[in-house]
Amino acid sequence: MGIKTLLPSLKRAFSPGSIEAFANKTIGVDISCILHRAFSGCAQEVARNETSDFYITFVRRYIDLLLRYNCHVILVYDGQPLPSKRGTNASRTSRRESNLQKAEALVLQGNSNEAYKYFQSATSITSVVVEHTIAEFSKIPNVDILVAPYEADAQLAYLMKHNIADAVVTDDSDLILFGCSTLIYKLNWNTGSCEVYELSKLPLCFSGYMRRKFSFDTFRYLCIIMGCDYFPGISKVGFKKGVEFFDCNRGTNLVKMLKQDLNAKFSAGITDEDVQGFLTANFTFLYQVVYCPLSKKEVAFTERPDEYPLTYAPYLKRSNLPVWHFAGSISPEEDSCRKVLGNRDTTVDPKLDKYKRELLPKWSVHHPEKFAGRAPTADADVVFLSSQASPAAGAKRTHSATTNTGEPVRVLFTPPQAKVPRTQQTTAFTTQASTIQPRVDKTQSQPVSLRSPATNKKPPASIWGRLSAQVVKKNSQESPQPPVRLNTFAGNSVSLASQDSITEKLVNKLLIQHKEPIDERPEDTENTSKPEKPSEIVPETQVMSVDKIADEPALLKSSDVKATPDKEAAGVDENAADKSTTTPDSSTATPKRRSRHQVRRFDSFAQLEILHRQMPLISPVRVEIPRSRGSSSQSSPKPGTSSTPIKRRLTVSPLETSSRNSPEAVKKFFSPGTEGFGLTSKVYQLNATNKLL
DNA sequence: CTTGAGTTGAAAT
DNA sequence: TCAACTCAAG
Ligand SMILES: [Mn+2]
Repeated sequence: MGIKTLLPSLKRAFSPGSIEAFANKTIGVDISCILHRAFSGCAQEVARNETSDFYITFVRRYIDLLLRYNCHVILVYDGQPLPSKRGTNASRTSRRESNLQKAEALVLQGNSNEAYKYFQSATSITSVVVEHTIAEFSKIPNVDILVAPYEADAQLAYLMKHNIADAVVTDDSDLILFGCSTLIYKLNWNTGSCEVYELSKLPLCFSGYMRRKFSFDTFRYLCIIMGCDYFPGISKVGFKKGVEFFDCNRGTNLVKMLKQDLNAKFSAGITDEDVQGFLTANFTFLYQVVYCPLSKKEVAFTERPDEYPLTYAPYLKRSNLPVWHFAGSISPEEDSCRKVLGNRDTTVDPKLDKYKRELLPKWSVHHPEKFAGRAPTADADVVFLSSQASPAAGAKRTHSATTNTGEPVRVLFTPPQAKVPRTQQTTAFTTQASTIQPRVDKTQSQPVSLRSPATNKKPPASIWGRLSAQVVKKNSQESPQPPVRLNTFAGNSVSLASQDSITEKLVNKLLIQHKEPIDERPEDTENTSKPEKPSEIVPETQVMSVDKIADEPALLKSSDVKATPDKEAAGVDENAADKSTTTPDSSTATPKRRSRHQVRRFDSFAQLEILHRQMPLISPVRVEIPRSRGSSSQSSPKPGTSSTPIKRRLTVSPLETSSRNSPEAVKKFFSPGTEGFGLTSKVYQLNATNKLL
């Protein structure tokens, strides 16, 4: 299943690319994706459990493409189904059988066109296909076969996590969820073009808290709630609602999060079964059994705790089953290293095996010397740090975090002035291969250093200081829950108003600039090419709204949040139809004093486009604050101690359509694969004491 | 607007 | 098998 509708929401983590960029790399291949595509051309044979040359040549094209660029290819196959999926498996098989019968019946009637449709839905990756393809492809130099103990998804992610593979060719969104850092989607065997996903870009797909303090754990929860292979999902909660939820809820207790918070927000009737399903899914993503080519044995994707966490045990514990049973069990070493090569039957004498490790060439990942002396080090793991994690002078120098694959990590800032760069988003760091220690020793933490994934080099000390992290021992106490803070327009609700029919469907793009606490100092960017600051690009930009949260230093206390009635609110007509008005309302032109959060108005598409290019998270729009319903818009909630619940709405609308702003231009600008995405509305409501509801 | 359900296509002639 | 697409309901 993958995660339905996830990919469209993650467009910003993708960029168009080419396989050239992966020349000389090791590429894992999710071969089931390619096979399923191939089956379109040989459905009848496959459905009848026969072999065909078609899928061989089809897959060969992809292999040859990679080999042409001198890649080392690892073809990864699915193994046993996970215990939790055995039920669905049976029903699928029966469905396929009935489709096959229908197909055969239609063949007898001479209706081969109709028959083919049923053959198509009767295909599956049969053992015939597996054996046939392995036999063929294992002969190719620089092509490895690796049959996963369970799912290929987890196996491929494991290869990436330990830097055995540099990227993975797939079309399945699950790989993202397993924490892969580089993925190649939609690979074209002819041209080599593809869509490249990068984990480090994932925070760009979010706004507000989810972006500034991106956590891969939270991302995983979000996906599970949307529904994944192991959990059907919470009804009526998809990406947007999920994001909205996690923007406001950041607890560490998943049970409480589901049963209390999620129920409160969406009144989704969360049952105990749901909790169990969610937890099962989460830990299946973390602890699934995979084969480790470094240690030549089966291991858990991420090391499993010996017992269920106390809070989750009531939901997961089964007296008759071993701990973590749902994520697969580890086979004996003798068997697993035979199966992984493609040998199907481990009950026979090993001498009869078709594939033997000793006979494989030196380049193979299975060759005994290939990884001699190398331990599983999670050296491609990523930890996301926001600038807030940097210690202020004299403050704590460590920061606890979890990597994308669930490894607990402690980040040390070794001179106290070491800093995570101040950006609008979380920065991804990778743990470095040379210094990280395998997690065998759980009592003694070992330091590791971090490098910037963008450059793949250690950042210059002048900017970054020296960062280091250490693996933390298990069961370290959880950090206390941070206070709830508002991340966007305090007390205001934000929504979009569509104006013209062309852009209407395209408008659900992020339209709101969200400014970080402002320093007037030059940006701490890479200081290479110095982009103009937005205010210089668009000097006539006006600050439209804003709460005077103003000059509060680092932390924004919710009690400081006040909805300030804006003069602009009065000046702008609530009627969204005044789209022709792109000139600033002169009555409102007085710039306000600087405040923490700004909503900007842009007067032409061109301006916004420039701005958008330079600060890719900002999209062209006009922001307006409608008059309050009562004619007395000036007398909105009183500043200071507002005792009534506050709810304000900003209207964000696309710009006028003319010349540069032609419908075509707008459409192109937002068209899939380029810039479009976004959260369109967010509602934050405050109660009398200025706390989030 | 957001979700969910249902459908189609995938290869290649 | 999976995801893109389309359509309709809340
Ligand atoms: Mn999958």
